[in-house]
Amino acid sequence: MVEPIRSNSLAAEAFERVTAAITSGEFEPGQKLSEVELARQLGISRGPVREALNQLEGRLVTRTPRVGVSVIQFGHDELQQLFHIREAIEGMAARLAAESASDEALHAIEGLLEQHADKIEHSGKGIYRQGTGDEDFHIAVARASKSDRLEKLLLSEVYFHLRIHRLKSSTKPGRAELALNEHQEIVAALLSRDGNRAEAAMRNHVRNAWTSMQSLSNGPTN
Amino acid sequence: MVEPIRSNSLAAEAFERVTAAITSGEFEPGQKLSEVELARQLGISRGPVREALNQLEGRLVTRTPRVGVSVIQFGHDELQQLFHIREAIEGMAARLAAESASDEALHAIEGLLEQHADKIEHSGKGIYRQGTGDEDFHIAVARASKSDRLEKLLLSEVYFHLRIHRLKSSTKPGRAELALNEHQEIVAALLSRDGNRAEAAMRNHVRNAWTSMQSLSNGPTN
DNA sequence: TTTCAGCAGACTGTCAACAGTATACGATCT
DNA sequence: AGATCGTATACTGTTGACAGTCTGCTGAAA
Repeated sequence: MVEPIRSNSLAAEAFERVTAAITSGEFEPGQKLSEVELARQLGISRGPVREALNQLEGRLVTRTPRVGVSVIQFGHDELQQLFHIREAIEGMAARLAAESASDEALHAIEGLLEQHADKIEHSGKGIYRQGTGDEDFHIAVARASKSDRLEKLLLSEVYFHLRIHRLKSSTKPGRAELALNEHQEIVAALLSRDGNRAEAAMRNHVRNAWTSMQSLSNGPTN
Repeated sequence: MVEPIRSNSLAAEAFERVTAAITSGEFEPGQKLSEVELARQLGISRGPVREALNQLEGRLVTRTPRVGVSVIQFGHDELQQLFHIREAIEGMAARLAAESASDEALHAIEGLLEQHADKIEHSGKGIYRQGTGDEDFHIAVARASKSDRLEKLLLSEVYFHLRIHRLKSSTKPGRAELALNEHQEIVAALLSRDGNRAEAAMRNHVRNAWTSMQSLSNGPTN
């Protein structure tokens, strides 16, 4: 069995690079991005760069006609909107997963959870890098929903944005353990094949994540 | 007060034209679209056409590397996925609208509904062009949610696709009246400012629309 | 000192052309 | 006759260049 040769198009490559640069914080929110400058840095022409920026339009960058593109600015209000969408979509994903996922898929998610539990226990005070394990879990649930479109939507519209925010937000102490508990409740609901319960559990989890994040950023101001 | 001069970019114009051509049925599902041919027909260069097709990627067309783009094929399964997404998003939109829309916005929606009622009564057997009034209503609710992102998502990811399907699907007899009843229940829920009730009513409505559509397309086969 | 007109620079939107690849058709071999 | 190989054509991915527009600075006038 040989690997298929797929030479990524330059546009796709540029998309990856720019995404990485933004999510890693190399490009700060609000910063203006020049097409020619990016093309020069990537060593390619403006065409592919332009395509990549178009695909990021509305996701990680905003474009103003005849002015250019700049890295998206994320306010509190927009973040809340994002979490509302996340609650709706992931809730539905959990429902569908409970109703029609294969047993193997659900057990795989269960296994994922045990890994997380180990990780939390082993890392001293329960401070473990959230956003890696957590994201894996949620993506696995979305995939288990057997709805390609739902999964794609979640990835492209929600998690894409959240990455840019995860940089400047640390995790609230103790949140990891609570999240794990909520994850376990979700898995239990999935295994019981109860769509209503799964959706409720997932939505509760997303809402808690939001309030946790909110109380964290509002903390110093109170 | 003067109108702002906005000369649509050629790319945006091409986007509109191609969208119209596909939704009007001029381009059939599965048909391959040539960039040069489109550019020739529109009288512009390939660049803007290419941008337009990129924006339609995953929405109305599918692109295969080094082969080209073709109009999306819509199967039963994908349509169901779409309605699941619609149920989730519109349900959340209704909830948010009930919780935080202005009184004016809600009354405007109420007024919209009365127009629909008149339309149904006046058009003989209750056969009125669904998809126009219905779409207006749902968009109004989404707008009342005060979540730009939610509204944009609904427009770009759901209604965009549904347009292509509305062509070949007629409305089930009597569905218009039932839809109106459900709409009225939604409005009542909105006015009562009960988020749970509004979400439940909206989701019920979307589910009914789906089963109605489904029974219609499956009818001859049974 | 403040304001406005003019200019320079840079940038986006657009175009035409080039290179590499996939598809279709015809010729050749079995 | 059927299958395989080679060729021709058309198309996408990419490039570099051009025109129009916006931004920021300079300088002059009030």
